[in-house]
Amino acid sequence: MKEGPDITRIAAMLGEPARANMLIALMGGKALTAGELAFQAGVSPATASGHLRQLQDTGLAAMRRQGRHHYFTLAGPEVGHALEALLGLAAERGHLRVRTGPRDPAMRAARVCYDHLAGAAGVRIFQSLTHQGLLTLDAETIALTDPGRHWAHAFGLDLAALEQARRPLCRTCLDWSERRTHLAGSLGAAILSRLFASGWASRLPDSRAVVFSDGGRSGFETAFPLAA
Amino acid sequence: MKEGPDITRIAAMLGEPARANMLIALMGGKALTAGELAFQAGVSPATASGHLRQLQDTGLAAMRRQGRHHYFTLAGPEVGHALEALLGLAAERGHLRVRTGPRDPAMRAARVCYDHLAGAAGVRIFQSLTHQGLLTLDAETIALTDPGRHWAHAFGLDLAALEQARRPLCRTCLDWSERRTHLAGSLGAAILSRLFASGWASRLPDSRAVVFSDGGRSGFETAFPLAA
DNA sequence: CCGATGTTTCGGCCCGGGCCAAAGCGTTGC
DNA sequence: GCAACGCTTTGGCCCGGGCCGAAACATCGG
Repeated sequence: MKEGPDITRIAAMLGEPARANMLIALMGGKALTAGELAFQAGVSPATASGHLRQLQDTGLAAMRRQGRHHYFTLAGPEVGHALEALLGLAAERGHLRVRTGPRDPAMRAARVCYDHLAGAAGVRIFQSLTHQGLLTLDAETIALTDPGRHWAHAFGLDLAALEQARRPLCRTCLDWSERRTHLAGSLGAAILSRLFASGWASRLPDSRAVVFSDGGRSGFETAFPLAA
Repeated sequence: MKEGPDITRIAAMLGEPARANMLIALMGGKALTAGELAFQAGVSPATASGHLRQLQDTGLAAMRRQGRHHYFTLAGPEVGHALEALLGLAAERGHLRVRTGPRDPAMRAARVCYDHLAGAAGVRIFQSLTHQGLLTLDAETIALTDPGRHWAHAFGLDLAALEQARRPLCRTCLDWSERRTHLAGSLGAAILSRLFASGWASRLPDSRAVVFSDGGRSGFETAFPLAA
């Protein structure tokens, strides 16, 4: 009756609107200061500070101090994954924060999921790479094939550098809006950086939503073709 | 900043120990009465009744009345999946309910995950079927191959009946103890029933743990060989 | 019908925890 | 230095919500 992990501490963190708002804001992947998070959550700096301490204590958020600013991020990709999972269940059960606003369609089309791309565009990347045989799915693992490695090089990614990191190159992540898999891991993160660096896409200010430039969209669609 | 699903209602449900205990008890897959759940959660029937109402209102639990008993189950497999996801994060962050008890090793070896098998044995089924080429993993889907269909028939499963249901035949589910994928979906559920029906395995009383009989274990190991 | 059993509703207690204002520390810049 | 700024700590208010006992419904067996 008493074995197993204890959900309640983590769930209680997410169950408080102020903290949930902070974490969701952090899913944008950018480090945010305590003050910014207080504003996002709609509480005073004092209250926010208390919440942020709790989030650190439970291992959900991490802090890095830089001068007089304290920057917070999610404590790791796993936290982002768990949040997406809960977002998925909540969406399915019809628990919505407000009726869909103007930014919502943009979020469904493309958004940042911690450090990689999610939404329709994120799913497209994953689909395209697997259908072209650049990515293989094994029972437990997902990896680049040899043609996939060539593709990555041609796309301007430095695989050697990515594989230095302890973090896995490829991971899957379940999308709450599309209900399908998209690509996470350091490769997913690198592709997103590339999209920003090349000017194909950029972030909507103060939002997780990502928009493509006109040229960027066509470039993206030829770079990631879907099966004929 | 206000788009997207609202996590907090669901998370708040899971954040209260009494409710979390009830839901975890229901992950055993068996329908339990309000009184049994009250006992499992360690609260009075009156308190339990209130919690159970909330769980229904948020779409996490479902009730079926049968005479003077009210039977509760999880509202669907997705709820079980979300719980496993949170259990995984909690385990990784070191949030444990108690230090590992005597039943814990049995739970890690084999346990019921809502309606299918999890733990080392559950992972073994998944591994074995994929390595034998009985199960294919595509980008988005997981399915039985033709040899796989023959195997299922030989194992005593009625695929036609399973495919009648609206529920998907195959699904993957992430295991919190093994950190690997195991097989869910109606096929996973059918395999578990078969293990029980054939006497190879049985449930430990009042627990999610599953134990194999002596003959059952060897039968299981030959039925689900691992790659040489 | 009537009592036994299982479940829900009601009323009231009480604690945990969120919230803020104000005060206390650090850091930066003049 | 001193003032401005960012964040955290402290203290106190207060509300939501968990908890139980008692009473009200339901259902079953006799």
